[in-house]
Amino acid sequence: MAAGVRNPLGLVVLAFLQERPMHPYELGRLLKSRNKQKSIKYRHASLYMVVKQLHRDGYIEPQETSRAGQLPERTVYALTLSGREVLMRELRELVAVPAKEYLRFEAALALIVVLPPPEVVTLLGERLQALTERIAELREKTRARDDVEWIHLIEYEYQLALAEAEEKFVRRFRASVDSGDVGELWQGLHPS
Amino acid sequence: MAAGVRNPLGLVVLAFLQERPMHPYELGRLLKSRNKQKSIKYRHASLYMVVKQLHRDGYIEPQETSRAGQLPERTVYALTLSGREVLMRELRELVAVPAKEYLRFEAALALIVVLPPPEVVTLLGERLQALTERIAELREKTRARDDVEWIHLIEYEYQLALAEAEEKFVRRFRASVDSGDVGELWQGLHPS
DNA sequence: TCTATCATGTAACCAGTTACATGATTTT
DNA sequence: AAAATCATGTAACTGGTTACATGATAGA
Repeated sequence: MAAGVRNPLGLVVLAFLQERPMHPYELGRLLKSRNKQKSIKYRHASLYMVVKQLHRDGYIEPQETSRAGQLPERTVYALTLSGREVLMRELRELVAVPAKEYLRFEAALALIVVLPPPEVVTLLGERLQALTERIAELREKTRARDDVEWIHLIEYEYQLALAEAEEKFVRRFRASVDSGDVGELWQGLHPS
Repeated sequence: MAAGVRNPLGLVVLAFLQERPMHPYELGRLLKSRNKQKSIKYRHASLYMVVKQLHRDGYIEPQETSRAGQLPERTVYALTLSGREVLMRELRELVAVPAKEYLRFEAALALIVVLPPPEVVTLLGERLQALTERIAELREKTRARDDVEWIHLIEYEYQLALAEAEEKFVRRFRASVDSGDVGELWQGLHPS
């Protein structure tokens, strides 16, 4: 019914169910074991959420409900045909069409004149340091390895590219502010 | 009470109220006229939402309620002391500490093996084109002008830096996939 | 004057999060 | 056997969105 799966977590569920039918908890374990929670926000309860939604919308179907011992029932879900279709469709769109993302740092930049220029220099310094560390980690993670094919590290390569760009941007921006020539307007807001 | 303003829209409200007391609708108009909605998601109704929250948490206070003609009452809000504090605090943190953002393209990359390699090449091509256009626009917007000080375009400079980085990444990635050597795993998922 | 659009706000809905619940297994 | 942790799920809360409402002004 609902035209599309807006939530990335829903897409993982569909993608995993393509491999084989599973129950929600198994999906969660798999997601963590494959480190997807680094790229896709994952909260245990949200998983049950999306599973219910996907079921409601006909993208997945309960297959059997088994119980082992006295544990609560586990419902095993399987992908439906329309589920498979929607997975492909959404994924194609995500890849082909850049989405507008609202980044928090961008919001902060839009309000930056609220802070006095000298303080901004300091704060940007702190950010720079954090970014540098982050970049080092990502370089480590994406270093070619034998046990993982490169395609499975591609998300990290992307993060790395963005982090490096941000680092350069911040460096430049800080230098500009530090040089003192920040324009009358900003200066005027902070009489010293 | 609540420790912090999580929503960027809340921060704009605080920032604007620093200039002078205003009623919600005026805040909205100002936000649009300053083009902040390009960096901060803005929905008319969400504004009333956050205004209510900020009031509940003691960051802003109704000052007077005026009515002009038969229009509904407009409540004018003013920033409180703790509002000013929280604004500065949150902004400092946003600048100094990089937040983890969950980007949709990143999610897509994490699931990319679901799509067959040749199709991925095509889709990345489409994305490239969109990115190129976006970059051109941003270059235009951030070109030095006389009527706007550079600090007010800094958000766009940031977007531009990220867009350029993404463009380069996509170009490289597409070339890799196109070269055909995508690894056994991915290949194996798509018997042709 | 009829229609469209602006100005201003409320209410109903829904997705996602935090918190709670409970039996099973492992550790001390 | 008490305590801690794992496995599995539900329920309550809350923030944000879509949709609705209504008077005012302007254009045709």
